[in-house]
Amino acid sequence: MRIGELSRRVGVSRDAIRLYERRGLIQSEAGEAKTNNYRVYPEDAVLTLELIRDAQAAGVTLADLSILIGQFAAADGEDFDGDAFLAAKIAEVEARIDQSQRFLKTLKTTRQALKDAPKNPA
Amino acid sequence: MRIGELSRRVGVSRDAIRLYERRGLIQSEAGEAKTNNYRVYPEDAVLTLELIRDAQAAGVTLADLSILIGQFAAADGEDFDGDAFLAAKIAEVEARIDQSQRFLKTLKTTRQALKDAPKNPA
DNA sequence: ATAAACCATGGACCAGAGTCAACGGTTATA
DNA sequence: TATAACCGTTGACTCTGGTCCATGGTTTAT
Repeated sequence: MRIGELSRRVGVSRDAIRLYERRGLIQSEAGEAKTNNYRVYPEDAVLTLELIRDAQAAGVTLADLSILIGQFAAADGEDFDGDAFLAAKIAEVEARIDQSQRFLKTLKTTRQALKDAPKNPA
Repeated sequence: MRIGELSRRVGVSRDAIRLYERRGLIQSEAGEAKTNNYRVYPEDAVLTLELIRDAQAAGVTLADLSILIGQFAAADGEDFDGDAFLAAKIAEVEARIDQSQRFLKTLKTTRQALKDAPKNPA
């Protein structure tokens, strides 16, 4: 499919998709025997974009994602330890989830307190 | 306590603390009968900073935080609905947690797959 | 065949959340 | 009393993750 359809289907702007592609997070079948130079994406690009979206919500940067999605190819260190990298990211995401849950609890408590003692009581 | 100690205790830079103060997220007892103009923070500034940190991990912006922390004072709309605002933020944070957990699962699966089929087998 | 809709590239611009440096005043310590 | 360590302000700068625009080529629908 072309970029417009992909954009519509996933709800990510064309510009953002092109940015991801420049960053190596997604690939299109470029050129080949095409007269134009339109990007053509495979079906699973939808899944990739959804993965990127989840990852960003989890606080992972595009740079880290390019390492993860690129099968660690983007990590040029010869002695790059994929498992250690994954373990680190897992720990980071888990920590963020914990913090988010703590904050969520605060929000809910605040909301309840507001309900119990409204500013403008009836 | 002064900004340096607060910074050390919470692990947030002095510059960041000053930024939060300008944004109304934290208050110091300014001036009074002081010869200098050093900021002096109450003990619970530590908790406030920790709350800010959690909120940021949850993806909440400083602008939203200033509304929340400022007891909605920063929201100037006369008909500002505090409960609706809280409900919206709660929904956002919950959504982000869900996405983070989905991504976390992917990371763990990837790690396991890597373990089962290492690049450089022994 | 012509207009509408689509696509590409490059570069400028933006917001959020800081960081950093320069300069000068204050406090604490050797 | 030096001198280090601290604090304040201002303004410039950074990084991330985009958006917007201008210009020009390609497809699609009428």
